[in-house]
Amino acid sequence: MSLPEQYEEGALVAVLTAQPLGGTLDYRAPEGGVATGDFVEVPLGPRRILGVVWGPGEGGFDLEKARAVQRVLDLAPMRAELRAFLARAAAYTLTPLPAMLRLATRAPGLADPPGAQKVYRPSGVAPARLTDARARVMEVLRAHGGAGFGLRDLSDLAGVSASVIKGLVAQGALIEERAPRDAPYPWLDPDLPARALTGDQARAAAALIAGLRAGGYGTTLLRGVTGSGKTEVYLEAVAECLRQGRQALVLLPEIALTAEFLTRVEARFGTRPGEWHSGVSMAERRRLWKMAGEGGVQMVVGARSALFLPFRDLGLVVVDEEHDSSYKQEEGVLYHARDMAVLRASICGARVVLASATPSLESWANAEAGKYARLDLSARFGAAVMPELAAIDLRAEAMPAGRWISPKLRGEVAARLALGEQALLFLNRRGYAPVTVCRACGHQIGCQHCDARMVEHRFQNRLVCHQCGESTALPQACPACGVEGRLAAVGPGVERLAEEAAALFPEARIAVLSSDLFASARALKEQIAGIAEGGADIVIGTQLVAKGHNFPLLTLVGVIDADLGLQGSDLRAAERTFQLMRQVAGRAGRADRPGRALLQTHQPDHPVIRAILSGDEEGFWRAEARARQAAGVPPYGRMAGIILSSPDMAAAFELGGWLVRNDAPLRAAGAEVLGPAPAPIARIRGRHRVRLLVRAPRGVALQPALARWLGPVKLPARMRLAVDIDPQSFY
DNA sequence: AGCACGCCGACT
DNA sequence: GTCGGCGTGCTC
Repeated sequence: MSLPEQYEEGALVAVLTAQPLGGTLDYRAPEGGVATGDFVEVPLGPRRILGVVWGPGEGGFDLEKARAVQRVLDLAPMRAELRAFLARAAAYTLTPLPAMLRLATRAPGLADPPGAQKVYRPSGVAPARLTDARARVMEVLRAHGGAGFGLRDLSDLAGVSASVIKGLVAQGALIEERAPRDAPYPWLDPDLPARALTGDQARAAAALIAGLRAGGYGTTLLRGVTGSGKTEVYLEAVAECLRQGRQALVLLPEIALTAEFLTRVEARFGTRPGEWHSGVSMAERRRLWKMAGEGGVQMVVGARSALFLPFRDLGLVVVDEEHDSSYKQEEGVLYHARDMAVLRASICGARVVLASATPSLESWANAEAGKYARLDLSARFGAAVMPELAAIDLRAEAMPAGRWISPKLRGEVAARLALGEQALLFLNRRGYAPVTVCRACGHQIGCQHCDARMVEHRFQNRLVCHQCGESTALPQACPACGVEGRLAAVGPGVERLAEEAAALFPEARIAVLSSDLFASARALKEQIAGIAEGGADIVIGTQLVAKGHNFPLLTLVGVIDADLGLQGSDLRAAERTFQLMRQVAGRAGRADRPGRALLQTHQPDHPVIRAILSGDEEGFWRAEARARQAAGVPPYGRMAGIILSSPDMAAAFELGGWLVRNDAPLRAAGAEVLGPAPAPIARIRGRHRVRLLVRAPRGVALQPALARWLGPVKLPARMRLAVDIDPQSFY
């Protein structure tokens, strides 16, 4: 880059802010000058906001209006690597740069002066009068192991006002002290003894370490069946990265998985790494954000947004369970964390490890094409073997209406219970019943604001919309015809399945694992730990159970409806079902007991069901790759979704139609547009959603064509347009 | 995103 | 008569 980096006082500089204004704003450099990458505070209207010096001013507006940068903040300047990453990610996802900066500055109080902060911790003295509010405060502190909290965080977490905390201080139950703000994280020691690795693991770890020593960018797909010890392997890569003095980032798909992972890191490196996700306190976020930039944290474990931290020297990014669909951000900035991890690493010269038992077809294809290296861990750790898989043909089973556990599955569960082993019944549906129908008039109760049906949650005695979260009390009378007492639950959810299991196995202890049944990640973790120790005989769960939790006593997995994900014409239906079924089946038989997985299905001859049962993963990927190649769809073709949303359905369709009629820029580039059609969920929160689908052969420069096509469009009032590059699900 | 301005319904 | 609802427009 030949652009000047340093600007004298009075020079016009472009400052990127997080305001949704499309681009940068021009300001005059302050006394002392500024440099590209400096974090600055600038005036905007009546406010002062955070920005980053992006380059020379662009002019093109009334220069008289240019105001001066207020001050340069005491923060590590944003490195060229991160600036380039934000710019390229913005161009790739067709997101305005300010929105990318917002992702990269998601920490509070960055403009605050550094200094000491008051923190509160328990003194050991019990509060004199333990009111509800006081008990909540003490519980929060206890749950976090006596760590000090800022006033704001503590009151937020406990749901009390600051005066409750001050009151506890006055009583002597809490100690108020000054703690230095934003201290570096404790040192992780990569040279503590590692767990002994098997031959397979040692070879894979050595290959990853060799890659790190070679330096520069490179991506490796680390494939290993459930229980094969992928984590041990990539932790050795983290160790090498730390020895080199560089920073490592491990992305996990779910907050619920971080607690278990953190203890493993502590066991390996002696202490805990930095943690970054929505559940982390504001003070901690600020500390981690600053320490990432100053090199005061060696390793970060986090959710996808951790990719946007201002690392000083990122050397390794691990994307664990890389196939997991939660890596795709589906609101706001639409990006796929796996792809962005590869992008950032390629810019900053870091290594990437994509770990999964069931890789995404994208990663599998990239490995096949030689773009990624590939390492396979074939054996399961210790004596455990992959469970035996079989189908239960529901067409041949006598299934009474309103019953979902077949006689055959019931017999298998009973056999496990007799042995004192655990059984898991898997159903990927939260709640009691997905549909509530009126037997008098046939009306199905839907959400007022969305185009989705209300799902009965009997434990809470409510109907809940899984789209917008809206809930209503369970009505007695049909909202359409007013007839009372004729509403009926149709179809199964985990709660209903639990009811059936309780009736079939009255003596068994049944645990239901569903994300909506737990108030906190901690409560969920406790439940999972209890089950792992044998606290339940039958576990009934949604896809939550498919993700990485170990249940050593579990020897039987019964999939209630293996056909569920195969319905619809979604591009990834087969891939997702295959992954989910393999993951769930892998829960069975981890310890030294052989496991069994039974899939209840109406179509045992369906190619996907057969592939799951045969365990021929390579065969499945090859067949799926061929089918996608023939259809010209990702990863062998390019796609983008356009979602138009407006309170006015006709206006959304009208604009959609106009866009399709005026698609010359797309056609000139070799792309085509399909639609407009109602989006898969045609109405969310009262906004009607219309979808267009853009398809192009691989190799077409899709984003520039989309920009030429959509750039000139003036959106009518209250219309929103979102571009989803590489959409994950659609019809 | 904020925060102003501005134009129409129920209150002291 | 005003308080306040949120639609529209502006910020270097």
